[in-house]
Amino acid sequence: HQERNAHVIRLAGRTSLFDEADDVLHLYEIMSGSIMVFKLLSDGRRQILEVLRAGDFAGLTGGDTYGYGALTLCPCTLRRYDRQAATTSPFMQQRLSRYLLERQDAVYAHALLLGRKSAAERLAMFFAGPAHLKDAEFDVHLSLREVSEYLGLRPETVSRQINRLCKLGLLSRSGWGAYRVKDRRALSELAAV
Amino acid sequence: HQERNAHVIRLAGRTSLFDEADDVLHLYEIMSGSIMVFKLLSDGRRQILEVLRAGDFAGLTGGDTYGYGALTLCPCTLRRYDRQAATTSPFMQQRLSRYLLERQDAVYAHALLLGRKSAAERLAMFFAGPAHLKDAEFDVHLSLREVSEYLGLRPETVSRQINRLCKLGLLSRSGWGAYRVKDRRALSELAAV
DNA sequence: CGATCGTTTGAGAGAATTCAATCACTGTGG
DNA sequence: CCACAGTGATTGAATTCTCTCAAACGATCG
Repeated sequence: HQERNAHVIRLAGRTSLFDEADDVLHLYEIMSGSIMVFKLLSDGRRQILEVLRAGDFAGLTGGDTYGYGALTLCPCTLRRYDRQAATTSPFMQQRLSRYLLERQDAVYAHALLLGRKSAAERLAMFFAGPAHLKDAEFDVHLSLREVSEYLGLRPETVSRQINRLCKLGLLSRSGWGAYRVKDRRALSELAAV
Repeated sequence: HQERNAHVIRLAGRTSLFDEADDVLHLYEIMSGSIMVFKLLSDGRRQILEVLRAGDFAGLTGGDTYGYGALTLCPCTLRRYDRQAATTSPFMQQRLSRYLLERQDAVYAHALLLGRKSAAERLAMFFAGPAHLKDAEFDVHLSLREVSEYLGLRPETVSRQINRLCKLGLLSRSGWGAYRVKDRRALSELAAV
């Protein structure tokens, strides 16, 4: 409400905001919905780096191209800033600075997961994790394949591990990309702090 | 030269700057030397998140505790700022903001490596990588174990892979933690862009 | 209804780990 | 100066976890 160069836009689910090679024109602030950020290898492998939600920013980078892609996971309301204006305004700089600091923790935690945790621990962490703070039921809007790309595993492995957690009574499914956490405490223990 | 709350300090190699649980008191700017930043699991597993060099900052975080540890890899000259002062000064805020944006690219690239690359690709990337820009000879100041903790592998695997690269004539050793890149182009190809 | 895409399940292969033993290096004390 | 731990690196063998391959199953959509 204080930036004149901000346009509010609405996007459907599964809409690309930008690709890795795109020139950096805009900065997006998520008002509602969720967005995933990812990197691709030339042979098709994809790593999902973060899942962003209301309050997060997408499109931040130091370079001239984004260096990563971004895709909406569900219908989103975004505030779109002009890159130039957003990064020069002192007010925005302060916000972005604070935001980047908070994000760093999450990114580091994820690097720890990718580098040091077993498949079982990764899934437990994913479902116990802080990303989905609302307890019990929550909707990740991610296909099983995408969960696997987020956790650095193969879809088959994720399928088996989710099945295992369900059989253990720690988790149940409630629709596409939606799950119900039945025992967060047990999941946290499996996650290996 | 413009911050009165900055003290220049010198540290020997292998000196801890802070631990994960420490309260955030200071912010460090590296003038010379290199520092590694890492996270620990309760069972002893360690993931090295970044290796920082001259011009980088250590100790940035959004929380009240650092959330990660930091250790010098060789004798270092640092500028130590008071946390409060550093993060409220507009000048520093601008610097930190820019710095965090640049760092993000590196962190994302590393997450891609940890999530999607094979051991051979990780090693090739490590030695071809942008972190060690000086061509040919360079000193990482990392033990083999630490390299493995950086790349999300076991030391035995790293040992075997380095051996393989040496036999292929792409790399040779030149002292503790020091290597000579003999064919960066070939390494880059192996790294799987 | 058939086609397509994603998930599930099984069996097998493979890459990296684990375990174990050896080797090399460093610093210490006799 | 040499013997001797103590640490980290290397090498080999065996294991295991995850991946790969393949088929079946289930949804969704023309």
